[in-house]
Amino acid sequence: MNDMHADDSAGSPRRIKSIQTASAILEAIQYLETPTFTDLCNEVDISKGTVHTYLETLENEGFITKSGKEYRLGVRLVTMGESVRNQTDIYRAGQDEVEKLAEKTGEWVHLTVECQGQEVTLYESSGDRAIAMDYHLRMRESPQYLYHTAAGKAMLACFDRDRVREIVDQQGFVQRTEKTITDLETLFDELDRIQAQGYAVNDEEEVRGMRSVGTAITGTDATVCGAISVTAPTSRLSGDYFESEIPELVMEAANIIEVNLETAGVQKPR
Amino acid sequence: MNDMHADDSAGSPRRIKSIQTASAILEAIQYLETPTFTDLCNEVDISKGTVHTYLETLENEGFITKSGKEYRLGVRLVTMGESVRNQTDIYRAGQDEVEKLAEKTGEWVHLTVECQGQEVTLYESSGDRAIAMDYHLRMRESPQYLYHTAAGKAMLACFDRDRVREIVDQQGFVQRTEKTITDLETLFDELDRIQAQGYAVNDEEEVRGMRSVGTAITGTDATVCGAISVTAPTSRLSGDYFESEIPELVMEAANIIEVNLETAGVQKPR
DNA sequence: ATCGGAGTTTGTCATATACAAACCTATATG
DNA sequence: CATATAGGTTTGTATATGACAAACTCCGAT
Repeated sequence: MNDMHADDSAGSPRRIKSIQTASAILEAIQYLETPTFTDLCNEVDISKGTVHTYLETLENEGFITKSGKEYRLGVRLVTMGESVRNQTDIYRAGQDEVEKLAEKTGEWVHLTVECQGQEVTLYESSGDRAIAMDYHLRMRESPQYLYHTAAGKAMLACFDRDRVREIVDQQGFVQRTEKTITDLETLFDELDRIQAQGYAVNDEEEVRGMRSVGTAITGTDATVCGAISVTAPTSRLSGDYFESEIPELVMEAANIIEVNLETAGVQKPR
Repeated sequence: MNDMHADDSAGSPRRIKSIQTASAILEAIQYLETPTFTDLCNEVDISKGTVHTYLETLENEGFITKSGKEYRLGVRLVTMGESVRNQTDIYRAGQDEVEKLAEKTGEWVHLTVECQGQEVTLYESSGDRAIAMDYHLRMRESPQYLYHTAAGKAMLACFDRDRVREIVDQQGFVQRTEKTITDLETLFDELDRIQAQGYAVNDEEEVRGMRSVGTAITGTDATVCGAISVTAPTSRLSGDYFESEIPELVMEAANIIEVNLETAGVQKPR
């Protein structure tokens, strides 16, 4: 047996290598947007012939489409994604509240969940004052670091600190603005504060000029199901409105979602 | 070499078997909603051990999640699906028009594309009179047969008849109501009529009590990019409104989307 | 006409995969 | 309380499968 089992997993868990490869290719396509065959070969470091076979298979299965020379993710994923959303209790329990909150505040509202140590947006809604930003596209299109956002930090605050350490160790700190949290010490302090006050704020830590207020949505057994947040420009989100009114609204919404989850949700969250 | 190359593909195109298997498992999970390990084993006819390894891998890659004993599709798919949508020109070009049409008519409006001979919903919007129906969930969550819907038939009408025959041969006719088209003859007649009048109707062919009006959205070179449709109960969708007003509105919307596609769309549709 | 880059096909060997069977681990059953 | 049984996981192993390299085709540029 080969001794270069560089697999992170000590010992047993067998994996299907081809799926990992396929996953990497899909990720590359998503990342490169509309790559050509050669783009992909450069990105993934697998022999041309093999990449070809993978693309052929993935296209045949509907995971990708080729238009002309360009590959892109296939619409089968839209269907699957939609299906996931509708099966996710927190989406069903929270959609209405997100819309209401967006209407009340007039700003962007996000409903997110944690997945593999990152934050995934399940649903978003914008009020009439919400500004159009590519930012929101990015939010929806790719997972974010939990410590970058209000909702993310709110979820982290509910986690066991060891788990937080683990997540951060694995991902490292990526600095997005000069206010981004970039060390464990500061993060832990922040999480303590969040835990104490019941909600988290994000003060230009991810995007300059933008603030958010978020709070976790928890299940009966105190497990984190997700989080909800309001995002707006600093000009509009400041003073008492930022420090008390909005947090109040956000926590109220989270609370209602929690109740919805408990009453309707026969099965476990997520 | 083994001579039982039962592969439908004559001769060459090599495929990665593991991806096909993984795809089948994902499909089974989507279909069964929240299957347990054994449910899946029964569904897919692969040895227990192997299924285990696949699930392990798929979970590790974020394609599925295990909550308790239940497997379900993972939120990574939400992100990917969203990414696909936003890269799809017709979605960007058509979203606004769909919303406007929903507002004008007060009913359900769908923006769909063809994928592997089936119809996939890219976006939908409901007006204030639109009835809540599980039907719409199904529309969004899984591909539909093209000959079942107004939008689908509108797209079929633009295809080469050989292609239509091919699609139908492969999928067969599934009867949903007593009005569903169930033979090629009738379908071809219908497609001719659609081609002549510029739009398609669906008169309780998919769901009893529901009618729709749809039309194709085509690119510069007459290629089909997708379709748009309005759906409402027969009670509201009848007479002149059904036969002329709504078709007019639908075709107008399609037209605007086509213009958007041409002006904004630097790259090819889909 | 010729070249070169991009993409596809094929032969081949190492190895990843799928099976079977053994092995755990909870939950039901006598 | 012991035992059975179903649900789930791990392991050894033969063989089908994937990955590479190199040959090949196609198309646009020079």
